[in-house]
Amino acid sequence: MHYLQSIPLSFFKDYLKGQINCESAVLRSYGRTWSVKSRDRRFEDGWQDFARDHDLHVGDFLVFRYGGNMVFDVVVFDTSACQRQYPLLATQTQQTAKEIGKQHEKRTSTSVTLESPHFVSNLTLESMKSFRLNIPRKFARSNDLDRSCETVLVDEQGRSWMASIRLKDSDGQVYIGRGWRNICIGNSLGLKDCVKLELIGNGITPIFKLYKVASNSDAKKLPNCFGSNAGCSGGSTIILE
DNA sequence: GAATCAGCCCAGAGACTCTC
DNA sequence: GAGAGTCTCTGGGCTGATTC
Repeated sequence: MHYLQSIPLSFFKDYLKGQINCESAVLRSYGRTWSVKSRDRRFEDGWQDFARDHDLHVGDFLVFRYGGNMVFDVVVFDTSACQRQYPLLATQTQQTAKEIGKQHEKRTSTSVTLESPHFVSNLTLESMKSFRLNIPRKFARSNDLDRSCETVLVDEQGRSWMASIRLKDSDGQVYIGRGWRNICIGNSLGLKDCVKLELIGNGITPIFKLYKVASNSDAKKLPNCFGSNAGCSGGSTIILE
């Protein structure tokens, strides 16, 4: 494995302007911290420790959330786009054994018996014209998505897309706004195409897996709905604010 | 009747282009 | 390079149709 991790230029320009000369950064994960050296928009010395401790492999998907002062909260997803759990790391923190047990129980039940929440939506003329995708309100409420926030969508090719979830104060409608345009273009989505969005991560930044489940004539047979299902794929690196 | 959703419309911010 | 004008994108208010 090549023990370097580069920081996207756009993020570097937008968020780290005043800290170009900082040579150290802190990565936080599961209550533990790793000190890494940063040079030329890359994490270098120390990154290998982080990668080793998290057993990172090619195709793994990392979300970096910038907390200021060169501190990044990191969440790791595997090649199936499911969030990785690190019980051993957790035990090294101040988490109680009880909390860990609950976490393990949740992880086990999620991967084996429970299915990920999802909804299916037909792309209407309006959604194509204004490039937004409505999220069913019941789905939004039941998954704590009835709020304005940033989100990440991972498509079937494993590409990741930033988008924003907006809550209309006027009527409570929730939709995916900014960023949906690029997703439509990048995935060749068109009028009457049908997509399934599976919620695979529901933290401060929700993460969806995007499936194109039908197109054109087939789409009419599929009403907008939501429920649960399993299965996903993909992997890349994202850096968030 | 209330809740939900799709559609229409408008305003503001930022990006882009053109001219000087 | 700076400034002005135009265009594009995005967010949000409002309304009507549909569903529960």
